[in-house]
Formats: sequence, structure tokens, C-alpha cells
Amino acid sequence: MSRRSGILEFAVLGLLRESPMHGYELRKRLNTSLGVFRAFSYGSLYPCLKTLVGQGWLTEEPGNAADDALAAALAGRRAKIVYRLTAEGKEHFEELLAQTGPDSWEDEHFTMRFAFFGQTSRDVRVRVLEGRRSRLEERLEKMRTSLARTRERLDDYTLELQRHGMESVEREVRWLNELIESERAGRDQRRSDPAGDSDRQSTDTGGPPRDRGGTRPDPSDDTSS
Amino acid sequence: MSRRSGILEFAVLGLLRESPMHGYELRKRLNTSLGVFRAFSYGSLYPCLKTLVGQGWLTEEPGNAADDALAAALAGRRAKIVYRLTAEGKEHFEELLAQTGPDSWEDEHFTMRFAFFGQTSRDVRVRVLEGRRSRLEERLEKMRTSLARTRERLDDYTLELQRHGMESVEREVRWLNELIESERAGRDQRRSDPAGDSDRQSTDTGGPPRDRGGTRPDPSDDTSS
DNA sequence: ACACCCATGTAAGGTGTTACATGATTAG
DNA sequence: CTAATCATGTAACACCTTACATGGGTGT
Repeated sequence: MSRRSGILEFAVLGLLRESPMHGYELRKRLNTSLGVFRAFSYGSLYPCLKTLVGQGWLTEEPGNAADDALAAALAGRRAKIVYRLTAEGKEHFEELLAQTGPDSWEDEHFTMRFAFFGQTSRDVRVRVLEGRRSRLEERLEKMRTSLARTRERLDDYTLELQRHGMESVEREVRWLNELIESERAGRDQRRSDPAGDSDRQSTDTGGPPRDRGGTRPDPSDDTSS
Repeated sequence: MSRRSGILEFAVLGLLRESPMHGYELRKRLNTSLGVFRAFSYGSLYPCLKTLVGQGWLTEEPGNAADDALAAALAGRRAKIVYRLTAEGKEHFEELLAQTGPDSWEDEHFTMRFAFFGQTSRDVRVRVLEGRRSRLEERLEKMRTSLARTRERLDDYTLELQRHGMESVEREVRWLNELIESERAGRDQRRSDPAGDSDRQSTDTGGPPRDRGGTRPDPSDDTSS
């Protein structure tokens, strides 16, 4: 039900999967980790949290430092309301991660998906990357024919805009090509789950882009409007 | 009154400035000329046209092939309702073109502004380009510091996303640099433009972007839609 | 005759923002 | 003690989309 396509919901579930947090902190994370691409305001975040609690995907806990040293450490101080993913919430998020529809190739959806590739199984990752790529190629096709037809009556600036736009898209396609190849390269065999059903957490799988790091919580900064 | 920030309005006025059109045709133009970046639906276009007529900026005319050969030619057949910019509408659009606010540097606004640079005086063009550039530089700054602080706890994919985002922005900055230089280079004096009547394609003012051998302006601007 | 683009509209709803209201906690 | 930041929320509304309703014109 609910018919929420919910980019925000997705992001919230994904972030809370990593660790419980309160709203304020959550928003900061949204606007830094993913925030180059999209900024959310409290006016949408808090109602969203309410909804998710209503669905049974989150719980609200008062921020007691006692039983919640982790959250306290994360926030750097005692938190007021800590949101935590429930078992159902986790399951739901994993379903979301596993399913791919035409939506997944669109700009914002795609970016979100990518941001959580760390939790995504490789076959889904590849499907999403390829879907995105063909979406972009469609777009390029359209731009080219439309440009061919209207080139004559466009002024220099409009043409430049068009050119710049196409180049951007082409660049992203090349990027995707590299990523896809990189995914395939990372120990080729072992595709998908023989079991058919999921749950199988991605875990490593070999070859993402590069680089490695530990994990240390640290409050992040503001990006507010 | 009005309080419409109206990207759509801006685009409609701008397109109708070039020549009268009916809604259907208008929408196609919106979604090709400018359409890589943004697509509008009839559900927003027609109400917008009504509003603009209400403001006195457009007139609705029945599409009579007799007195309106131009529209007929454009549409390829007899048009139903032709929208035409009034004198007030034209004046209003020119005001919009002349004013630059912090809005003008944001993604969508900027793209729209750029699309109508052909009608914009050079000093305004430069102001917009520079405003955009410093907006992007701000953004880069934020990304860098935020990245420096959080690098440790980000997984490879998030990092890659971040990296790609920054590279995109950096590319757009380089693109802007070239455009700005190109504007400055094009016969320095002679700024601004008196007016253009009817479908007078305005301004020339010297130097739009030229394709130069050897330099490859480069884009970036995903994230939009 | 049927299908398919042209062409115009409207009602309902989704998704998010702005501006406001409120207060606790920390730093100078 | 005062200012800034942390922290949570709500009401109003901006802006656009989807799905629907309707009908003319043109090609096969």
C-alpha cells in the first residue's frame, strides 16, 4: 500500500541500518554523505520518521546514555529521540535493495541506490548500473536526433548548452562502463544466488572501485540552506 | 501578488518571445530545447498559460490559418489556440532577464538562464556565469572539508560517488571559466542591448561560445532531472 | 474502420519547502 | 547571561505529476 516511492524513506532506512540515530544527526548525514545531490529539510524528515514508525519499521527510543552508549558516542552528547531500525524495517529495506524497476535508473533514485551499493548484492548492483546506462543511452539518442532536426534554428548558447549536456551524459556513460567492468572483473564466477531467495548480504564480493577504510563514528557538519 | 518563482513561466515567456505558439508545440520545445534537464507535463503547462494570460502577459488567439500563417507553418497544421506575448509580457520577461539573485545560480534556474543567454545582455551573462561559478566553488569547498572529516567511515561506493560528484562539479567550473573568458574576450566594450522587436533575434554583442580546436570545455551536471 | 498523433484541459495527489513555534544545552 | 547550536516539530503552500476526460485530423 502506501504508494510511497520515497527516496527519503529509502535513505533514512539505509542510514539507520548502519546505526541508530536521532533526527538532527540523520539530517546532517543525509546532507553530507548524499547531500551533494539532494538536500532535505526537517519539514520532510520528521514527518517521514513518524510514518516509518507507524509502519513498524522504526522504533523511537528516548536517548538514554545508559543503555545506548553507541548513540551517545555518535551524537557526541545525549540524544533526545533515537530512531532504530526494527527487524521488519531491516527486512523491508533489504527488499527495497533487491528490487529494481524503471524508477531505479532515474537520476535521484539511481544516486540513492548507488550510495547504498555497499549493502547491495553484486548482481543487483550490475543490474542497476546497466539499467542506468541504457537509460542514458536512450537519452543520448533522443538528444542526437532532436539536435539534428533543430540545429539550424538554435542560437549559439542553446547549442552550447545542448553540447554540454550531451557531453555530461556521455561522461557518465563512460563512468558506468568502468564501474560495470570493475564489477565483472571482481572474481567473475559466483554470479547470483543459487538459492533464489535473498537475504544474502553483499559482503565484499571482490571488486568495487578502490580504497579501503575502517569505521569510526564522527559527527558531521551542516549543509543547511 | 504572483509570488511565482516560476521556472516554467520563465521558459514559456522566453519561448513565446521568439514566436507565438500553441500549447502542444510549446511543450515539445520545452522538452527538446531545454528538455535534457527538465521535462514538463501538460498538467503544469496549461494552468501556467492560463495564469500568464490572467497577468496580461499573454493573449490567447484562435488559430486561424488565415491571419496566422507563421503559427500554421510551425505546427505543420492549423493550430487551435495560439499564445502570443503581449507588450507587458515582453517587458516583464526583459525585467526577469535583467535581474540576478541568488536563485539564478542554482541548478535549474541557471540552466534556464543560460538557455536564454541569446536574449541576455553581456554584463548580465557574465554576472550569472560568475555567480554560478562561485556557487559551485562553495559547494566544492564544503564537499572537500566534509570528505576530509568523514573519509574513514565511508565505504568504497560512497567514496566513489563523492569523487565522481566532485569531479563533475570541477568540470563544470572549468567550463564556466572558458565561457567567462570567452565573454570577456569578445570585444570588450559594448555591453548590454537596447531592445529587440518582434522576432528580432537580439544582441549579438560579440562572443558567444565558439568551438575552439584544442580546448575541450567539459561538463558536468548530473543530479538534475 | 481503426489506430495513432495532435490538441486541450481538469482533479487529485505526491513530495517536498518555508516559515514559524518551542525549548534544551553548551561556549564565551 | 547571552548567543549559538542542538533538537523537535507543525501548518501552509509551492510546484509539479498522474490519470483521466474529450475530441479533431490523417494515414492505411
